Amino acid sequence: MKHSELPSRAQDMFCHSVYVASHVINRAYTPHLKKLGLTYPQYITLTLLWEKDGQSVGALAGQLRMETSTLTPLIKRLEALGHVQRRRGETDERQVFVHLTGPGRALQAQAPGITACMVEGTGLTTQELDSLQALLGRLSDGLQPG
Amino acid sequence: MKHSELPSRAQDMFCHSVYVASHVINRAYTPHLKKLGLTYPQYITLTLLWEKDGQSVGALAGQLRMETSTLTPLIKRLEALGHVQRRRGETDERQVFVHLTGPGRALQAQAPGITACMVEGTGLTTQELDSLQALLGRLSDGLQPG
DNA sequence: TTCGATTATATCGCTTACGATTTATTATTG
DNA sequence: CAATAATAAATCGTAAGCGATATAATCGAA
Repeated sequence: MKHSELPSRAQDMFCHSVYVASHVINRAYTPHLKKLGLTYPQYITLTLLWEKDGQSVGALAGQLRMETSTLTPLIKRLEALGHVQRRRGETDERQVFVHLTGPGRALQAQAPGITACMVEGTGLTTQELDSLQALLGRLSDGLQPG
Repeated sequence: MKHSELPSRAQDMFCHSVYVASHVINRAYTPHLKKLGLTYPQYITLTLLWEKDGQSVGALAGQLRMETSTLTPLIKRLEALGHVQRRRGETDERQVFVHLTGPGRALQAQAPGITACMVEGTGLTTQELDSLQALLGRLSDGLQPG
């Protein structure tokens, strides 16, 4: 990789695009989530639990590539809202497993409508979103192996 | 767009990918930036100033799709570090223009090496990064027109 | 020109987000 | 079996990040 191939303008760096997109996505979600009383990171965390309930804090943090120090207080807020319940592991008491409550599970019904809204708002085709997804996945794996 | 075409798994949503990638990118940058005494958002802001010095707070916030309420304290920290100087506009005293100092300008010399490191770390080709960039740009424009 | 609307930034409260450290538990090694 | 290492969450301090609000300056219209 020669330096001459590097983007010269700041706007041409992929980091800039991801940074900007993350802000835009957060803002686009907010009006929908406000009706549910959720923040965007809280919603993302719930989607993982709808997919697979009873995951440990560490397992959730791993999928989000976040630190447990970030996730612990977020999950406590979800618990205070009545959407999840935290339980110490029985065989390994170091671990804490997060379980959906009835209301937490019920929120899942609202997700498809929100997803449809977001997908449509992007203006991209399903194929384009798929390739975006694939590229970002490889990028994340490349930058943070393991 | 039928619901049947919507991603059913949380991991398949583009939002999830962008969210994760933003964390991964932040962490990949951190060791390089720590040597410069900068955070990733501070670095991103500086890249815009290297590109075009003397921009207003609002202009910078617009490019980053952020609120001035986020940028103002960040810029004040950059000023405290001696990298920029804030000056009230002369014709319009509401505006605050951010100007690089000598040391702030000098940091630009470190950027190409960091960029090369990041680009290489992604494991993606230049063409792939270009198309990623293009897709994210269209996505952001679609979700937040204007 | 003067009063109301708009604009640009700043302030405030709250929620992420990280790294460093701490605490409690489990694994390992001697 | 005891001392040590490794692991999982949690805690702490600091820096983003947003929305709502405040402040100050500019613009517009009567």
